[in-house]
Order: sequence, then C-alpha cells, then structure tokens
Amino acid sequence: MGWSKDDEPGARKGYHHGNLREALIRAALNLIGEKGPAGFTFADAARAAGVSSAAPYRHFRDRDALMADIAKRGFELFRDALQKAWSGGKPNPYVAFEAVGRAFLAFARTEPAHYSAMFEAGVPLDSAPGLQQAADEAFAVLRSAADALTAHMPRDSRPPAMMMSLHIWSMAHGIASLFARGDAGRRRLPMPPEELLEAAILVYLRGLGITDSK
Amino acid sequence: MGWSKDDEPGARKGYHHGNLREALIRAALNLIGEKGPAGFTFADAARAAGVSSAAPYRHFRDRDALMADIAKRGFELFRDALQKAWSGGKPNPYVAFEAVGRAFLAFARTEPAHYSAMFEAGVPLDSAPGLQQAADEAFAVLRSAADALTAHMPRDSRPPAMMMSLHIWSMAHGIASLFARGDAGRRRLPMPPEELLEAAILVYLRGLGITDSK
DNA sequence: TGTACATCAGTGAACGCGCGTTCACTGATGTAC
DNA sequence: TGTACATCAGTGAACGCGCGTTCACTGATGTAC
Repeated sequence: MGWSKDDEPGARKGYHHGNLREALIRAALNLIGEKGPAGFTFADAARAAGVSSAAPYRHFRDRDALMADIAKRGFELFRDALQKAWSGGKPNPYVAFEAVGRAFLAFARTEPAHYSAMFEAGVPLDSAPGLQQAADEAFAVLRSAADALTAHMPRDSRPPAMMMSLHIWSMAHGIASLFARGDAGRRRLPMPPEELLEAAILVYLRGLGITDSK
Repeated sequence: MGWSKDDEPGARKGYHHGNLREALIRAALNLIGEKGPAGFTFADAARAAGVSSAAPYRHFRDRDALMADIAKRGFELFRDALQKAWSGGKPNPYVAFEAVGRAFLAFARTEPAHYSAMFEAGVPLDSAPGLQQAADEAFAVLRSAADALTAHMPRDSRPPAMMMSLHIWSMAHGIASLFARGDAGRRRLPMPPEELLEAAILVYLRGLGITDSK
C-alpha cells in the first residue's frame, strides 16, 4: 500500500504496460496475502496484473524466481523495520530492544505475504542473488542490538550475543507463525501476541541478569 | 516406520487392497516428507499406493480431508510423545520439563511430515472431527507440566502456567521451524537445535526464579 | 455346510479445466545520423 | 528537427500435461437362511 495509488495510474501511461515487473510482484503479494504462499500461480499473477500469461516470462524465469524476489525484498524491508525500531539503542538499549521485538511482530502482521515468502514458502536462501545477504542483514540488526544490550556486562558473565539473538529471533518467529497471522482458523490467544512476546523477552532478559533499571 | 514392515505385506492379502486408507496416509506422509506439505497431489498419493486415481474417494472426500486426518494423527502422536517425555514429572519436574522440550524437537525432526501438516500446511483446526481436541490435548501436556513445575511456588509470585506454556510452545516451534527441519537450504546454526532450545528454557526458567537446585 | 444375495472397495475410461511454456508476431520506444 | 532502424515489452494462439472428479462397472467379502 501507500505508493500503490500513485503507481497504478503511472504504470498505465508508459509504453506497453509501464512497470510490469512491479505490478507482478504487487499482484503476487496480494494473492499470497489472500490465499497463502501456495495459493497463487504464475498465470494468476499475470491475470491480476492485466497482461497475457506469456508476459511474465519477460521479467521472471518462473514462479520460483518471483517468490525469491519477493523474499529478498521482504528481508530488506524487514531489516529496515528492525533497524528503525532499534533506532541506535535510543532511548536506552533495553527499551529499544523491546521495540525491535514489537517491530518483528508488526512486520509479520502488516506484511503477511512478505513474511510467508521469507519464512514459510520454503524459498532456498541461495535462489536469488542478494537473498542470503538480505536475510543476514536483517538478522544482524537483532544481533548487534544484543551486543549493545550486553556491552556493559563483565566479560565473563556476558551472555553470547549470537545465542541471545537466535533465541529472540526464534521466539518472535514462533509467536508470529502460531498466533500473529492475519490468516484464519488459527489458535486463539488469551492476550495479544505483542504482549506475549514482550513478556517472554522480559522474562528471558531477567534470566540473563539484564533488567531495565540500570 | 516401525509397523510399516508388517503392514505392507498384510495389506496385500485382504480383499481388493486390504487397507487402502492407511496406505494412502503413509504415501502422503512420504511425499510430504520429501517435497513439503504442498508437494503432493491426491493423484500422487493414489499412484504411490498403487491404486487408480478414483480409489482414494472411497476413503477421503478430498485432499484436504486427507491432510486434516494426518494433522489429527500427528497431534495424537505428538501428545503421546510429550506425555512420555514428561513421565509424570520424574525424576523431578525441572528435568522432566526439559525432556519435554527435547521431545518437541525430536518429534519435529523424526516426523517432519506430521509436523508440517500440524503447523505449516494451514490446516484449519476445525476441518476434521477430533483435530481441535487432539491439538488441545498435546498443548495440555505442556500446560500441566508448567503447572507442576510452579506448584511449589508461593501463590503471589507464581507465574501463570498458561503464559509459560505458550512461551515454551512458541520457542520450541520457532526453533523447530527455523532450524530443525530435515528439509534443505535452511539456515545454518552454530549449535544443535536441541542445545539452543535447552539453553533458552534454562534462561527462561531462571528468569521466572525457577532453577534445578531445589 | 451350502447357496443366494447385499454390500462395498477398487477399476478404468472419460471429461473439462487451467497451468506452464513456446512461438512468431506487433507495435511502441529509444537512438544514430 | 526529421527519418530509418534496432530494441524490446507484451500479444494471442497453440500445445501437451496432469489434476480432480464422475460414472457405470466388476469382483471379492460378509451374511442370512
């Protein structure tokens, strides 16, 4: 959304289609959002973009290439969202760290199609140039946040940032995929997923000897 | 596995097929295990079971019904596996609780096809009679383990068992779906998933004031 | 024990459908001069 | 500024394929008597 209103008319005025590549990605995102990662075909995307079924081949080798591209863009957006939430550790690392957690779930909720392509569609990380790197960069945001959060601790009692970030990453993904989907029919929860994650992070950090009051 | 060696010869000797229903489920599990939850068709399953493509309709309304049945059986096996790992809280609740965590990952690893059907194939929990209940019972094992683990704590500082079990469930699922898949191309990990989960549970329980030495 | 009959699991042929993919084409765009 | 030409995005017709599903059928099983 957001730029779609400007883009659609803009797309028509070009030569044949204008920007079919973008239109196909947009269409695929809509279809994934509606029917899940397996719920669209190459032909569907073409139809939704208003072109013939042969047109997409000018831009993507096949459906997998389209999905890989979506996953890559997803990780880039994800990285940016986490980065922004971290905001350099302001106002303090503890608060910023929790903001990163919330941003994780917010992304899963507002960009379910990207999220599916990134984590659930089985897209291999080497299936598009830059995909692996984008995924690594997104993870690196969390990882360096963990670094900053533990920087003040004495070396010998400092928990490994790698482990911390894997734990938080896993917990957030677990909650996102079980409870925070826009999908349907999934399990009910006695509280919002954001609160569930926030509580988990709080308990977890306390277990590492990290608290807000410091 | 396990009973398959006895079953296959046994299946041939009956009337037409013997036990086609079971054979179809077995075939579907193999196909899901090989190519993911979306990687098989109704016709594939029939072919793998060595029957005509019309035969499965005698046993399942459609592919979704087959998947729902697999998910239900999966939750039943899962419940039993968690129950067994908990083993009534022996030798002590803390140790038994960690065994439940390990059993979670072990299930995801040894029964990837069941696990997919249960958590990743998007099977609605109301799509088969008994499915919801089987899922609830599996979760209930973890939930009552959390109850037992906190039973000795004073009422006012006792963490809610519901929250605890949702956290552990989410963490285990997150680790399972990100790192413990037999699949392919998934992310590398500097340690076995079991250790990652064990460390997470340890830190988490410490954060709640629960330790082994008690 | 034997016979007649109902039941029921699996057959195989058939169908419509939509997908993926190829192909020669067309018509708009960009550019050399 | 104008003309000729190369490039390139999208067309539309065509194809083979496999899937889902239906249908009248067949042949084995179970059972009533």
